[in-house]
Amino acid sequence: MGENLNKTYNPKEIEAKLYEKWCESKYFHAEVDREKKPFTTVMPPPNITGKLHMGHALDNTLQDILIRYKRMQGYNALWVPGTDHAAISTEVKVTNQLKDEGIDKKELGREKFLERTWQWKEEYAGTIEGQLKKLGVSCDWDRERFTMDEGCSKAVEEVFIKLYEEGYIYKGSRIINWCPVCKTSLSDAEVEHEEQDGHFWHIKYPLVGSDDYLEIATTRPETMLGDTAIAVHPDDERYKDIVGKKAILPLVGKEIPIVADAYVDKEFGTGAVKITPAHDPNDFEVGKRHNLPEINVMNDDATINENGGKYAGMERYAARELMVKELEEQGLLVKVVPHSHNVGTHDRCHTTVEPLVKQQWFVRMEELAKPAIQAVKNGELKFVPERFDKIYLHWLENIRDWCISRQIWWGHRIPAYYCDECDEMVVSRTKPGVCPKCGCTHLTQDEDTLDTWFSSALWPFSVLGWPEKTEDLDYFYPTDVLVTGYDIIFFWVIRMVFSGYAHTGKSPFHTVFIHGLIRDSLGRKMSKSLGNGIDPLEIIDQYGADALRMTLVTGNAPGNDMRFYNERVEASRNFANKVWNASRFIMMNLDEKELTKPEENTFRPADRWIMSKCNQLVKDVTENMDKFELGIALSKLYDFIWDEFCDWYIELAKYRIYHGDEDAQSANDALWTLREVLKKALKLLHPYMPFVTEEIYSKLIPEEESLMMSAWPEYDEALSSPAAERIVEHYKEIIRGVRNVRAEMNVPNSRKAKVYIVCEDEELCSGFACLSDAAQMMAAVSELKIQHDKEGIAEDAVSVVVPDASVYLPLEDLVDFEQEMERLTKEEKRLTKEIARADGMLKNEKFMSKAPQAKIEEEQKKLETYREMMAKVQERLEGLKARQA
RNA sequence: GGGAUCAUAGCUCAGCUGGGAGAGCAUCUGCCUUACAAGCAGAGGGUCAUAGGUUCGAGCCCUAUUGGUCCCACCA
Repeated sequence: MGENLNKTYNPKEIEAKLYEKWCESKYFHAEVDREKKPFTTVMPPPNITGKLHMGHALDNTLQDILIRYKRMQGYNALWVPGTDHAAISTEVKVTNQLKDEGIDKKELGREKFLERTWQWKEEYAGTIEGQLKKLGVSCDWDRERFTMDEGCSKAVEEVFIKLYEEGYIYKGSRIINWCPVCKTSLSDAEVEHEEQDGHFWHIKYPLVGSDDYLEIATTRPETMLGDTAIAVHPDDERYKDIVGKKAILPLVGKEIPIVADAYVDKEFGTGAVKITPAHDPNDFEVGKRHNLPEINVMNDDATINENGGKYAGMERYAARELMVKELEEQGLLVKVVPHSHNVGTHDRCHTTVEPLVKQQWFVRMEELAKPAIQAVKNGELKFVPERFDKIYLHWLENIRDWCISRQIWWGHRIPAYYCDECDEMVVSRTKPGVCPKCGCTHLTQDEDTLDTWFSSALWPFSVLGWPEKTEDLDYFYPTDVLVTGYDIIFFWVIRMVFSGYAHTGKSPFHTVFIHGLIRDSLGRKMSKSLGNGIDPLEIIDQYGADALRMTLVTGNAPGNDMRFYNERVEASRNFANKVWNASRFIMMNLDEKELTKPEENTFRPADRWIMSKCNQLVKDVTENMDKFELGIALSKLYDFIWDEFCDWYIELAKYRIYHGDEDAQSANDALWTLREVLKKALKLLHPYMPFVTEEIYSKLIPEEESLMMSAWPEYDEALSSPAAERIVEHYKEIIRGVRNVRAEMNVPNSRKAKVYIVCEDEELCSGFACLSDAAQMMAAVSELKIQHDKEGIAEDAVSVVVPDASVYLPLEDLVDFEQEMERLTKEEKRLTKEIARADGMLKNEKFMSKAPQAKIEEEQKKLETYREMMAKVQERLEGLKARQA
């Protein structure tokens, strides 16, 4: 016991060592244990596209706090880590990497490309694992998973086939979002809408058999090439006569029908809309209703295809420019109006997506969404904070079919096979030997892969062994809490929930704990393009993992964004150092001493007070953590440790410790209490700051195996001591009062002063007596006299008025009367205000008749105290005035 | 267009079920007091966005307004 610690806390010396110890001891590992209750969470798998950013640090810190807390509470805590293959994102990264090497992806071929991507995965998954370890996360590395590993792939296959057989997955030709750069389809969730400045081109569509024309406005003139109709509202008087007639499509020269459809808004634009079923989601629907042909005019790279006649081969915007010019030349362009509108872009590459009709695979969502909606409505699934319920429900209630096929290579290949001869399709786990229709033996697998979220949707149960009926699944599933950012509720949370119900009959977790985004010091999102990202590893390197973790939790309410800047980390680092030094002080003084637990009757008020306060802290922190109020819990810990424990209790105990030779019992009791309270505080703090707490604990309590595996403290009513709290709180006021007087009168600490406390309350007096020695060190008091009356106190002694007592400092020669008058006048003003407030409340008949009795009594008590204090202040003031006169 | 959210000290933010306005940082004044100068003791600084309402009592609940942020949405 009592090994020396360095003067300042150096995280680098201990973090790696401790993490290694935890890993080696298998503390993070969980196995099925029917004797214990499980607590399970799965890590939102980071994408293997790169390094971890601050958002990951936050996400994983929160999870680690919860899992460490539950583990200490005796739960069989399992946290499953892993990474996500991140289909499109990774494919883009690898493609670019190849491009830099002068290698073309297509030329390389699918197989070689996949090999290369697996290499990439190995490298980045390793990097990510290393980063998470630096952060101190206590996840079960023995269970690390990857969305494309064998088990997850099996789950994907199983789900695909099951949903296909049940009719929830279908292949169809529908309008989808197409990224011309990535050359793949996208789901609605992957499209980001951004406001862009564009134009409205008003174009004349001549009517067949008439000199008249229809004026039509469009934001995308190039899609004219695929127009197959013009629509007007059925009730629009202006166009009643021309419905059923035909118009000539300019530049193309083709005749197209004029149809009536309620989709058209009479009030907007000219009330007549060009219909391009192959390139607009709404037009697609209109087209279906009126049996219009779908003419796709674009290639996969968004150049105009052969259907575009002479514009074929042109890039979409070049074609637009040329067409507008030609329209103008032909006198068909009425006007161009600036118009800002929402343009869909690919969330990964920010290319403007092109809606087009393609054969794709879809998941029919309406039925599947129902249990997921119910789950939140009936409380089976809760969001913290609750407001995210609405976002979740709104999305699910308006859900559209999910486009799951992607035209890329990196991902789970769709288990569908086509007969080379007759094109018959077979969905199967293994490649069929013969075509069931024509008997041909040549079948080719679908080229497409699945949306990356298809596999992550199964994550909570696929990582536990599903579709096998494993022990793990039976015991750990459903999981308990999912921690994630609000930005992926649509992508991920929703899909996990409906998948959980569809495949396991249960919600995959009962609580979703949502956090916000980490922003830079100016409140901007951290992004590569702005170059304002902060690397969590650099922060750890500079300040330590505990400081980073604390910064990410401090002063943040669930679901809210936070700004990150170094001053905040410094404050956290300082706190870690404070804990370190308080511990150092205690251990230096413990030295080799064998402490004995104090007898009930030897405890001093200070000991009881800090034990009582600490006991209350246990209760508060536990309650806050159960409600996911981690920021509040941590700030209570901070205040307790820094203010109550360090600034008061340690100071109160110092005299007793330094004078152990005079009263060994008292020194023992103080040290015992210090160690006891520190021990509890370390436990409570451990989930937040695992490294510094574990290191201290191992030195403080070397006989115990580990702090992280020790038991969470429990609230003990017997430790609660309102009497001791009252004594110490009063005593604190006295010390503050004396310090104030000394400071205001510029009395140096070297000049010690005698202090009298006049108090009639027996309990307080005997309490103060037990604390009197501390005053010497805390307020430069030479002697503290506690008495019932003013006997022996000089008339002109400086007085400080505190609740239930008066304090006198006989400093007659040092008093600056002006300053003393000023101080007392200030005090008089404050008391006048307080008295007016309390008196006003008590004179208010409505308050007296309606407020709770306890509140009334509280106010009465306060008023009484204030009045007593006021009387003393005024007496003192008059004394001074008399003396001056 | 719908929805969410925010507005509290110079800055960044807490304020949990309505009951005497808080923290960190910054500023100022003293202190190298034998755990810690990454520290100690203090001080200054706020019409809790605006206007109403509910209540004995509102930073907190309700309504409206202003300003900011975000999400969703097929007005071509």
